[in-house]
Parts: sequence; structure tokens; C-alpha cells
Amino acid sequence: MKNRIRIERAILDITQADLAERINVSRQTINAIESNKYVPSTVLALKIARIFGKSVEEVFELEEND
Amino acid sequence: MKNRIRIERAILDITQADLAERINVSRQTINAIESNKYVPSTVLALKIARIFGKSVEEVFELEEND
DNA sequence: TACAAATGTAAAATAAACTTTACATTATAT
DNA sequence: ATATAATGTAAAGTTTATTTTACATTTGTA
Repeated sequence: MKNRIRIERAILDITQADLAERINVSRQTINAIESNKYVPSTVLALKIARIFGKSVEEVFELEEND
Repeated sequence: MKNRIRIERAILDITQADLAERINVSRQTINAIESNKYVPSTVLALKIARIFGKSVEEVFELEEND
């Protein structure tokens, strides 16, 4: 699965730590999701997308191997 | 988090086992997600929504406690 | 009513998400 | 060039997702 978190963060001009704080997870969790170390839960995906004002599909995209 | 899986399944007229097979998880996993025993990964949410022809937000909805 | 299909559920095992702490590297501004 | 902020990463620990097997209950149908 791919994601556009880094880009959306840049548009909002917020750091990984900012985003983490806004959805109540650790900064490392955001870093790990953003760099595809693991797949977030649906609750986190919904919260992240909501902060960006985008749908989950606009932020996270399935790939062939998923 | 709430979900509309049961309703969307009814619209498509498919069983939990059918849905499970289509996204390559066990039937128990679908049953557990559908009855809110746990929160699916974003990959599963995207696959489930795609089968229903709906967005993730149309199938899964955040609640206050999330 | 009886049979079959669908759903609910439970326990044990494994994999994966997430936290905390801590430190290293990279980028940015002064 | 130096200080500071941001990001990358790692290890250990806890919690949660997911699988497998198995059985019980409910629902639909002949």
C-alpha cells in the first residue's frame, strides 16, 4: 500500500510530531506509517485522512501485492 | 468505529464467507470486523470498500471514542 | 419437521501494530 | 559553522489483528 502522507503534510506544513499529536499516536507511529514500515489501522487512516481533508482513498492506495 | 458491512453485504447478496474469500481473509475475520470485535487494517478496509463500490468513509465511520 | 447454510463464538497460536526510550542523521536557520 | 528542529531508526515490551480448528446457534428452505 502506498500513501501520500508526506505530501499532504507538506501542504498543511505540519511535522510528523504535529500530526502524531493531533491523532494521539506517537511520532514514531507516524514515521513508520509514512515510510511504509507497517499498515495503520482503519481508525488511524480515517483520522489521518480527515486531518488532510481528503478521503482515505486519496491518502492511501492499494498496490498489486496487497 | 461503526461499519455498514452487513448492509452492504445484503445489497450485494453475499455471505460473510463469500466476502472473506474475495479479499483473502478467513470468514472469522469478516465476522469479527462486522460485529466490531476488532478494527481491520487499512488494507482490508480499502479492499472491503472496493468490493462494495463505496469509499472507506461510506463503509466505516469514526465515533466519539475513537 | 428436518436438513442445510449461514452466522456466532471460543481457544490457542502467530503476526503485526503501537508505545516508550534513546540515539543518530539530516535539514534549516542564525 | 553552529545550534536547533525534524526525521530516521532500533530494541524491548504490550496490545491487538488475524488464522486455524472446532463446535454451537440461528435462519432459511424442502
